[in-house]
Amino acid sequence: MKKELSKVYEPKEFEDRIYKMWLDGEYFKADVNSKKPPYAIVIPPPNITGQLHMGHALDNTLQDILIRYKRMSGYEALWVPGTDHASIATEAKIVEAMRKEGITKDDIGREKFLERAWNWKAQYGGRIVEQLKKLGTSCDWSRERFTMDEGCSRAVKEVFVSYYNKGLIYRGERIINWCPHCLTSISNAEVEYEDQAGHFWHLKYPLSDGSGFVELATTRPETLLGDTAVAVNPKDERYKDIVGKTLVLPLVGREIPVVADSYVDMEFGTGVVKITPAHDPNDFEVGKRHDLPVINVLTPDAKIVDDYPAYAGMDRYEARKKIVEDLEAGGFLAYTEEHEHNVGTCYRCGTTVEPRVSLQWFVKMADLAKPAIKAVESKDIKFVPERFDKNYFNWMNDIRDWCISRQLWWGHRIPAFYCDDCGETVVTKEDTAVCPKCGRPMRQDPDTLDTWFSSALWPFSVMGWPDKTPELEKFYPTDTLVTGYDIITFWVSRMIVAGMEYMKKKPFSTILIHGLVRDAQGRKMSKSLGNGIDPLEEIDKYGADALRFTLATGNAPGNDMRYSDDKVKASRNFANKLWNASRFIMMNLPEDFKADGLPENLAMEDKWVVSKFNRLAKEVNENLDKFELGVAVAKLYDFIWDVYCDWYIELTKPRIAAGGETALAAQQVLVWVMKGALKLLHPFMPYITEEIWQVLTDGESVIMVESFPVYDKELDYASEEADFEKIIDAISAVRNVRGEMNVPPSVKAKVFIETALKDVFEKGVMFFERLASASEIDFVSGFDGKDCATAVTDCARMFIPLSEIIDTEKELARLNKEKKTVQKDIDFLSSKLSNQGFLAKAPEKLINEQKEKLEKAKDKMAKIEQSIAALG
RNA sequence: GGAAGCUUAGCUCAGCUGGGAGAGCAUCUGCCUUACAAGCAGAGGGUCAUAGGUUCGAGCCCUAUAGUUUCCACCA
Repeated sequence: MKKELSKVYEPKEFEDRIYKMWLDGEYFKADVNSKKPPYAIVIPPPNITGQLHMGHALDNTLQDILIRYKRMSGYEALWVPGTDHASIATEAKIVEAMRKEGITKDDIGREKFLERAWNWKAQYGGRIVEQLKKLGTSCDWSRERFTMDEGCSRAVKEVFVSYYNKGLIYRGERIINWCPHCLTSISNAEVEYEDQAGHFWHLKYPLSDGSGFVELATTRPETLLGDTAVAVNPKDERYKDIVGKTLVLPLVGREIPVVADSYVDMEFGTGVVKITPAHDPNDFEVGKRHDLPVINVLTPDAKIVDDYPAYAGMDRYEARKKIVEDLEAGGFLAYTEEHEHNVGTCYRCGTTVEPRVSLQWFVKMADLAKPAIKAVESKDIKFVPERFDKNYFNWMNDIRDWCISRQLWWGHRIPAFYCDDCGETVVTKEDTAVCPKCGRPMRQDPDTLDTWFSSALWPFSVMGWPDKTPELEKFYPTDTLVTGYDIITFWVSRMIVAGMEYMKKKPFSTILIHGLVRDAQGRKMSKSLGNGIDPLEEIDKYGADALRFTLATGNAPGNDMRYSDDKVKASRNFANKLWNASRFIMMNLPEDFKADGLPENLAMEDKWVVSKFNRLAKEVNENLDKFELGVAVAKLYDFIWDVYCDWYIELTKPRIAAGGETALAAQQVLVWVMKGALKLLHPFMPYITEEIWQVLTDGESVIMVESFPVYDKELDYASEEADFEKIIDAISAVRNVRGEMNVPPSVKAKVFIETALKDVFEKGVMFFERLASASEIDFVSGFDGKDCATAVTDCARMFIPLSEIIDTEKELARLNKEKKTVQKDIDFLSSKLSNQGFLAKAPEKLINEQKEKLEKAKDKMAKIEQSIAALG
């Protein structure tokens, strides 16, 4: 049966079919009982907002390249797909959709809201799965997990309760960012800072003893109502005397102390700061250190509270205006100046956020961080590239307690219960609790946990923890985590902490860090810019292989990459090249062709390509082991395009045309190298390699479970390789000369070859005819080169008699130009080789290499001079 | 303010432990040579940000400067 691929490379025609074949064949499933060494990856659970990011596609592609490589290299590869997790963005999307219907969370209540959330997941979470599948990722779908599912919820409760019992979780006051419009707290990461023009009001606070005023500046005069102190730097000589004295708070009349705190910057402003613990995070810290009262002056929607009748019910900006007026009237305003300052705004509605004191749950991080720091210090866990450990250490060594409660509904609800009657608190894994003191039903904390709390448990919660499962036994710790540097602190550090605490083992050995995907102009892809690119659309346009190849190409670990259509097109062109090369091979195979390895008698050019392939296999393995995916992919590209397609396939054409034994040998080598190249390429371009493989092997095997090629020293043919390079050099030299003279390939000409290596060149005669447009080859010596163009290499001179085109002067000029470049080489090499320091200190191998190069350059020079002499 | 990265051809980026500067795209020239015009064969194009230093030798190591990006902390 004749093997055949369709004439045009059209990925859509086979990608879905191939993926289904893999799924049906259960090739993605990992066998827990297998004796093979384990290689496991768990993947980050992207959120369910329905927005697909190129960043996810990059994560997933790199992970899949690694897992396919390991699977082919004899590992039992497990890849657990996690599809969605809860997040503030998700809840925001749902709330936004509800707003369009004119309803709020409170209208429908928690239960109905969660119902909507699950529907949302069903609707949009599917797109994530679709993306993973379209990309060709080889996840074990039978183990698909969702952070909000039952197993993960169980793990979350287990951890929360046990942290609590160990005293690692506590409830305490803290300043959070509060959006007065959305009426919810938002995390630091969700606050967008922008520079706003504002004012600096310089105020005068009178000393209680009537001995004068203290001048200070503020951008927010309305918070004056909540001032409970004024602070100066303890080293500040100017204010040494007033520390410990009290002031009378203008408009309010409250007596407040002057405290000394190193937080105050002596250089800034007057060096005096008013302290409002309830409305500023720093002031809150100062307040804690000095035991100051916390006085809240704003309602949740940012209006002044009733305690201040003059301003009660006023919006914060309205109150600011009034208070400034009153201060001026009272003589407390020294002067006002323009001031630009950084203001935090809600990323959703743009409202200026308001710091607000509230009760939150915290994890004490200091002790938990220690083993996690040690794991990275001792290189038990390695960052690739290594420099990202600094990023990690910076965060971990200066770690603060982690606020884990979020005022959201869509998430893991905090398993803490309060008794409204007696104030008792119970933390339990059960879904309800009865007050142990008064026996009444308790009220569960309305808040949910930070997304990263459950994500931190991912490496073991997906494997069934807290149960002792066979998966955990075999696949924990996992091997490689692939992620962007932007979430090292959020996610990576917390997974390490949780892994060390609960498993007493690192969660993974290597963290492969990649950069951000930017748009063609170098901008971060974002919703607001509208420059985000949907990977599914790109796959639709160019195919998953092209997208994957692009994401792996020219991409050094940890560096950002720009995404552009042109790059994907280049990848698609490469796939097309491979497709057509395969078509060429197949259409030339005899009906009864049996592919069983290499033929016994390899020709020089066969050994050349086999030897080159062998070295490629070695290098690709090395590069992948070192996570240099971009380097590996570039080598594959070069080999397949330049070596295999542009040279080797062309070399086989005359042999195939000749027929017989040499044709058969060529076909066998063609197929052997192609199969090897497909295997090496498979992790990067899974679909096209599988499709070609299926046709090439009549569907007898599946490439994704074939073994990955490795170096074989039997296939190292160094001397034949070098010999054949000489022929390639010579052919290139002839083509170069013809190209410079614009001789079309259709104009054939005789080529006279003068060389000391006639036996080598004789084997290449038919290649000269085919690839150098030679009509005939003649070996000569002492040729004068009259009316010929001359091509020179270090071991041969080629004369091309093109008398009607040859202009002796031009030919001389061309040769002289070449002479100049060779002379430069000779000068460079001989000066190097006459440098005593170089000879004394450089490695011997290098010196010999340079000597060899010099010899070759001199040989070439002699030949050029000979030709010039003959012409002149 | 603290930390880290980046600066290499017109553009986008590689360049592994220091050993004569690379790719893709773009440009120019010649080709529809029956696998491929999404292609083939050639060509041009770089003071490797700047200034010092170490070394026989620096794109790579050290110091400083400039521009740029990101992360963290944020000034009342």
